[in-house]
Amino acid sequence: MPMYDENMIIRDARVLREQFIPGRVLHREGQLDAIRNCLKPMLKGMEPRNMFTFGDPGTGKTCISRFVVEELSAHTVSVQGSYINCWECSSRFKILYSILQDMGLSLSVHRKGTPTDELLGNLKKRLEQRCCVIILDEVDKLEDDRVLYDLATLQGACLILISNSETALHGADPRVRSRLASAECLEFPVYSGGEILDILKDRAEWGLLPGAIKNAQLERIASASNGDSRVAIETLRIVAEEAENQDLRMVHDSSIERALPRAMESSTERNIDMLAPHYRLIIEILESRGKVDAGKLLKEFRKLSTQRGLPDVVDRSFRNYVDRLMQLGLVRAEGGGRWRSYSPEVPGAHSGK
DNA sequence: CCTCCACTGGAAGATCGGGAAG
DNA sequence: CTTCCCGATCTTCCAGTGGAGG
Repeated sequence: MPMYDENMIIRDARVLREQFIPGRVLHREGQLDAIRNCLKPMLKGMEPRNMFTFGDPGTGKTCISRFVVEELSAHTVSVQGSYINCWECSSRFKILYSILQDMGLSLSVHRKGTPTDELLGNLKKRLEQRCCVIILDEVDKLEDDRVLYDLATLQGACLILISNSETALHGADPRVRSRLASAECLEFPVYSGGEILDILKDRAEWGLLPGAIKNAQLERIASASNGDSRVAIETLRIVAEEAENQDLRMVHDSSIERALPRAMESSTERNIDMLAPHYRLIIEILESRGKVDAGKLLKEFRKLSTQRGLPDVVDRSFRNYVDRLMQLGLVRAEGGGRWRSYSPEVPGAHSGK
């Protein structure tokens, strides 16, 4: 007896989610082998090699890294994996805390107000018993690169750093850079249209029921997604859910055209939604005005924030907000000193077509 | 030349909220 | 309950920068 109504389109919704780690990896054999080789020494109790992976959004960096770590931790009990997205978890404390949680130490850590150095000490002890591969996604969004130094000096920890930009670590502390100088650099190039199509076909085969979507429709999604697998898979998810909700047996072409722009925006929008109100207000002003002088932006910000009953903020804090938004790649500054102006960063503008 | 202006950003200290101990 | 300690965040203070204007 099925517990839910029979689905007409979706066979397994998990397969269509961005975070899903597939059972096999397509068109990334080189990177796959490179990561495996870096991790291999761990199996013999030797020091693994840290990695730095970079490439445009949707090129498989996160997926492939997590795939290999899953594969390894399924193969041996002596290695564990920990995944951290630095956008969500950007302070030293939160990152160490999250790694400890992934290593199963959440309870004992809770005594007293827990100082960060104590977390580090706990982690050190834990790593003596079991190695850990730590994936730091969106590592350029880190607030404080001290934690990179902490982690890079830990015995038994292997780092996989992920970033959109090849130069993400150029601004880091020299001690961090020298610690990571021997890291293996792996580039993830943009997928070709054919490669995206293969990935989509794979997801559709496992995620959807047979006949739910036509090959020509998958081709359309693949060619419109410009080599970004996240956009492609997100589009597939949107059209499948829409068709399912309307009790259709097949995806409509018009649904695909509606879903594509939504899928392209969804990643940045989701990120902005997660920000505190003051941050969102700054983004909002910049989006409605385009380019704004620093002084004007502050005045407008103060006006609107009192209008909306947000707590008053002193100018220095406002500058901290803007700094953080620039670090997150949502705001761009032009000009120096007194003639500085800010504008919203267009998502994806840095990546070639 | 000097001073003012408008802004940046470092440093230090205050405050907030959460969790734990007394 | 209060008190204490922690990280995170915000405020206060201030030195620095560089064009505008006397």
